[in-house]
Amino acid sequence: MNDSTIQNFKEILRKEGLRYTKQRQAVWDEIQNSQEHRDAEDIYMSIRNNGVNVSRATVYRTIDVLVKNRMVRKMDVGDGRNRYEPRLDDAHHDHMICVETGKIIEFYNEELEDLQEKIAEENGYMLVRHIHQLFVKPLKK
Amino acid sequence: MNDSTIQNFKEILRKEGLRYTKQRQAVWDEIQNSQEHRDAEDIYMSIRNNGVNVSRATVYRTIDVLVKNRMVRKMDVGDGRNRYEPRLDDAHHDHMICVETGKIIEFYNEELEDLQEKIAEENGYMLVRHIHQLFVKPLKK
DNA sequence: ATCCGAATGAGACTCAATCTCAAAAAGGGA
DNA sequence: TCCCTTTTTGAGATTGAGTCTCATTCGGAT
Repeated sequence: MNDSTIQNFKEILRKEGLRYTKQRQAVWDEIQNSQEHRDAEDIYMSIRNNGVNVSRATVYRTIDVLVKNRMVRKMDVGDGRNRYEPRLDDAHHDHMICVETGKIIEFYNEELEDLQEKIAEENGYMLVRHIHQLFVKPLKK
Repeated sequence: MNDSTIQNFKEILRKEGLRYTKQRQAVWDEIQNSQEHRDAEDIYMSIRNNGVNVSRATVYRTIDVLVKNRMVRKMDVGDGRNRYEPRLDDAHHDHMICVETGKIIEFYNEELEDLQEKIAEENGYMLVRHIHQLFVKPLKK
């Protein structure tokens, strides 16, 4: 919503050889303005409810651009619908999903990150990215 | 294919209140006889090519039983098709997927396993299961 | 061998995501 | 500003993995 973010977004579109449109801006605004882990349908409906006309096709196409440019993180929680969250700072984190409540908790652990790189290297590979989800349930007291 | 495995499979069906059929045996044989990470369509086609008549519905239904009884591991590699592998020993492992060749490498690291439990506990949860995939590319020499 | 409830299979259906292509909009040039 | 070319959009069709339906077949206890 603020100027510098809009400029940054326009910059990315330019770099990709894409035009700036109100639909694309609306998708980025919608994801950016909520810190939650939302699915595409939810993002699509919210934009429409805000009075901006947009299609599912455009939502998906724009998300792809945002993901490619690391402005949005795409996460597969294993239920068939991908979730998206803004990547405002570039701080990486993984997710813990409560199997009882569906709550998603973010976590980051340096040791875990290092270990993964080490494992990849030990096998003659370089780590590109990873998927890591912990399915958990509350500790009984 | 050997007697003790067949008996074990029959045992599980009995426990679940399910009947022993050649289709169910064929699904288990097919998964058991290859150590690869295969998708449902592949398993379905192989069974048919071996001359056993089976439907996709039965393949999926049988896989669910096998997964529930920890005879088969279901893995989501993020491309929309689940992969299945036999769980002959009960040794857990995670996967590394080469983004250049598509090769799937199995790995197991005790420290990594412990760390995950610790992270869950620090957040007031107990680890139920996890999804962990490393996407990697070969180290350049 | 009979019988009854469970299992099967062909194909319909679901649902997220992708594709199509005619119509609308962006944006550079004059 | 008005063109003009190219890109983007959107409604709806399509895809594809997985699930569901229900008439028919089969397992297995008696």
